[in-house]
Amino acid sequence: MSVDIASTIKFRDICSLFEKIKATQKVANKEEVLKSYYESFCRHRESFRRQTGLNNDQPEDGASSFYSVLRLLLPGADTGRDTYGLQITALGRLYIRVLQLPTDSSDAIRLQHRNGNMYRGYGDVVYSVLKPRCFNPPSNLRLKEIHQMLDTIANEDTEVKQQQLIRFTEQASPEEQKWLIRLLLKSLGLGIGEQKIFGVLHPKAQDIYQRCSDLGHVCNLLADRTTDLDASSSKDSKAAVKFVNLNSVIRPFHQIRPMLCERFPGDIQELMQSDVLYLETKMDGERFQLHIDRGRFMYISRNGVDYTRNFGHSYDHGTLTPKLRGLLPLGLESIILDGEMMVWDTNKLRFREKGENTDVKSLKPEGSWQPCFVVYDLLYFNGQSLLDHTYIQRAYKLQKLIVEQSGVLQLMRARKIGSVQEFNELFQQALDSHAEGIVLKKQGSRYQPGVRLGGGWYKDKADYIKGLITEFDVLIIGAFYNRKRTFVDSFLLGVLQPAPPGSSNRPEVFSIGVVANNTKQRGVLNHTLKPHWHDVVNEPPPLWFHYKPKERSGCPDLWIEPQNSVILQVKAADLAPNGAFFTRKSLHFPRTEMKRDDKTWSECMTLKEFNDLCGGPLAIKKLNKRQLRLEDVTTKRKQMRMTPSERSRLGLAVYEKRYDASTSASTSKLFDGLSFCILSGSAGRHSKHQLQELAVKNGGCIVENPLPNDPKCFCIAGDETFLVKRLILQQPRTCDIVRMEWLLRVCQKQELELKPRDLIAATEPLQQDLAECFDRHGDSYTKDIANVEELQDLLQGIELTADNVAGITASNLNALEDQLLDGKKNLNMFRNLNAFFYSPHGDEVAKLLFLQNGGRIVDDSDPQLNLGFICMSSDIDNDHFEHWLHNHSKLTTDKVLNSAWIHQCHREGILLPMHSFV
DNA sequence: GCTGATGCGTC
DNA sequence: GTCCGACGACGCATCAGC
DNA sequence: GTCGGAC
Repeated sequence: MSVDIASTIKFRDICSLFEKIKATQKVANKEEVLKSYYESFCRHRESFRRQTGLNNDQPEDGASSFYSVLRLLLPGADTGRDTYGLQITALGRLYIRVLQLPTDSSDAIRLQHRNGNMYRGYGDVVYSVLKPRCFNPPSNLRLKEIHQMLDTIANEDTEVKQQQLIRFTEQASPEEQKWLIRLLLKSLGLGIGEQKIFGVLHPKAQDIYQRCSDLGHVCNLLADRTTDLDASSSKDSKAAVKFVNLNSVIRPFHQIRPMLCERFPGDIQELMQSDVLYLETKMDGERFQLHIDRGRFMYISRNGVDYTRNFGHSYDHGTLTPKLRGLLPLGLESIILDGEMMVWDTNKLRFREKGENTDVKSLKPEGSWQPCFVVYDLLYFNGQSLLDHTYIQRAYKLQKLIVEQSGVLQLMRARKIGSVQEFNELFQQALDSHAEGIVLKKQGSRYQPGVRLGGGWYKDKADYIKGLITEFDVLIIGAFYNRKRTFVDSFLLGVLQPAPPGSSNRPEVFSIGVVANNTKQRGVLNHTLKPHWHDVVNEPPPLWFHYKPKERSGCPDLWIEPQNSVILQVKAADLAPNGAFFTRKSLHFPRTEMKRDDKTWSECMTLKEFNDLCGGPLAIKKLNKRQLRLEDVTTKRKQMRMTPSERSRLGLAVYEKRYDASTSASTSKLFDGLSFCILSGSAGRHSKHQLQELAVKNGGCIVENPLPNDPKCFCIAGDETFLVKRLILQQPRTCDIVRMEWLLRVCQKQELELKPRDLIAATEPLQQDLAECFDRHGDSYTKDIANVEELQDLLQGIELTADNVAGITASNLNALEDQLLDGKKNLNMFRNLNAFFYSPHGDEVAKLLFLQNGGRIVDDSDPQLNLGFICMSSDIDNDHFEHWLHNHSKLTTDKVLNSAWIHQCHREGILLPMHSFV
């Protein structure tokens, strides 16, 4: 392959084509534009092949195919390259650098801030910035060079990416740059999609593509086929179309686009009449294809991404392949399996649900979770495509081939549906076992790659059936604490029986189920309800409060009057008998949708309405009716779902999986009931993890993030990390931040005591609590200071400000000092003396002793100046001294002492008379 | 070394 | 009804910046 | 995966 047709095509011509298609209004016309380009390409190809000495007998190998153009037309389908790692932000940064724009200029801001629907228009943004600055004419860059550049951008590191792009910006016109941006972002915005583009190339082009997911291969096949097409003349193109054997397109290691499910139309009866149906459970995992060919394995995700690196290309590598030994048929040459990759928990021997911090593609081999491939289809076996076999044939063959091993390789067992009744039962069972839903497959359906509609596969989730998951507007009537009783972690729900009109009876409430308190509005809920809770033990609920006090899961820790409560809109999969609640049936799999601020407590569901739903064997139907009546499109409702980051910010215990407290047993109950958020450790002293262990060992509970305003939760800060600083500055403050030293101290002393000094930042309630026990410097009103360290610690925290020094007189201080020093005045004997030392030839030692023992050295202008010192041993220039003395008129000669006095006083420990030193 | 930001892929 | 692009939640790897 | 607009 010495010459490539890509070297003969100019990028600017492709850009013109793009521009033309984009400018065309109607889709049909866009197709026409493309078609005419394709035809001219085919003519060009003919002459190219003639020039390079290729004839029609030589099959297309890619060097003269449409591939280099097609992969630009369908950047999203081009699997021949890794991702570019460049999106709007990175491109914006790059262009700002290239154009040397000031970072605060409006163009720079436009380049790096995406607003609204800018994604599609980002090419235009770049273009508009470029237009007045870049005057490059259309370049002569060929597709070959463009593809080489894109390869480099995809493969190399950031630095090289930038070099490549900078070189491109130097050569290309603004228009070319615009389209390159769109290629990098993989969104041309031509208004014409994959289907239509393939349609222009060949009637079977998309079918071929669906079976190999390889644009290059499609182009090669089409090139040879088009020749046939031309030879048999266009009037009988049908014959040529027939000639394409789609099954021969399939090869191992080339993804077959997965067949998809359409939404269950709703009428099971009608569907059953059209064919025999099989029911599978809808697995909540990730769709994968496993290709095996002569001992080599390949795992391809739903969208054609290769994850073989993770699962293993051979029995010696990866998280799954090594476990497949012995499970595959003897004499296996090649096979393609379709199924769902699940996360298997080897401890609990069950599948993990998706989204629980699990990603099946990045499991570690050493953990207790492993990938498990649940196979439900056989697409290819030993060189033969099985796509045209019926579902039941494929399923039968598959089950003959595969050896199952629980948690590694499992088969999807389909159930034949005999009757509508049976369908309902199976569906109900699926919901009861927490399955996401079910899949129905027609017995006679062939495998149609990439097809969703009309293929004979149907998915049905609980949410799809109107009313099966029904919204209930119910009251919160009680609350359950978490295990450590530090916060309310679930609510008891109830319905209302209104008092008969005109009667003096009060409405009564009836418990119907429990729902977790884990939504966005958790804080709001807690705050709203907190003042109204009654403790069930101290203050048992009145007679109108109907619940099951003897059932542990039905008896709340707190209860509330309905008029003080709020309505939650709760969804439940169904109603099931449950002895823990008052009504005959209770909410099954409930989850809170939102808090109904638009309804008052009395507008909640009534007992009668609820009982109506419970009654009758066909509860589903009734729920269905109810659903329609409940439809309320007019009210805007707040969503209560939380993003994971919000969940983690709130630090809900339910979602804390990162730290497994159960690994170390607690040896003390010091922190029983308290939870800790270790914000940081201290470099070189105590790691974050060590501190967590320490807290757990003493009975504490670790949370990764502090609950807002939880008085039983302390944040521990060692080093002032970014997080610590941010929390300190947080306003309003919702958590108490304590020094790491406190944790160490109380664990060592095994005594819970918290002093103001331990706090870095505290919430208002804690500050008030402490204010009752400690003065503002942290000294306890009731407890003596135990030792020197404590005192020093205390004093260090006292800041001398003008405020707290004001009003303290010198005599106050002196009196305090006398009291403290208890007569041993030698420690501070020179206090009250404000002296000036004569220089030069001063007595430096005396100066130090003087200072050390409380003396002050003052300026000669200081009004408190009351002593002067000279060093008698030194030679004194008398004139100079006289002059000095004269300048210090306050110092009469009897106030000027020989510095020897200082030495003497110091030696004897008392203030000696001054007169002999004058 | 830690953090948030960014990119990418899944449903 | 079909098509197709815009959209979102989630988990993870990697990058840039301190 | 879902939704909704354009045809």
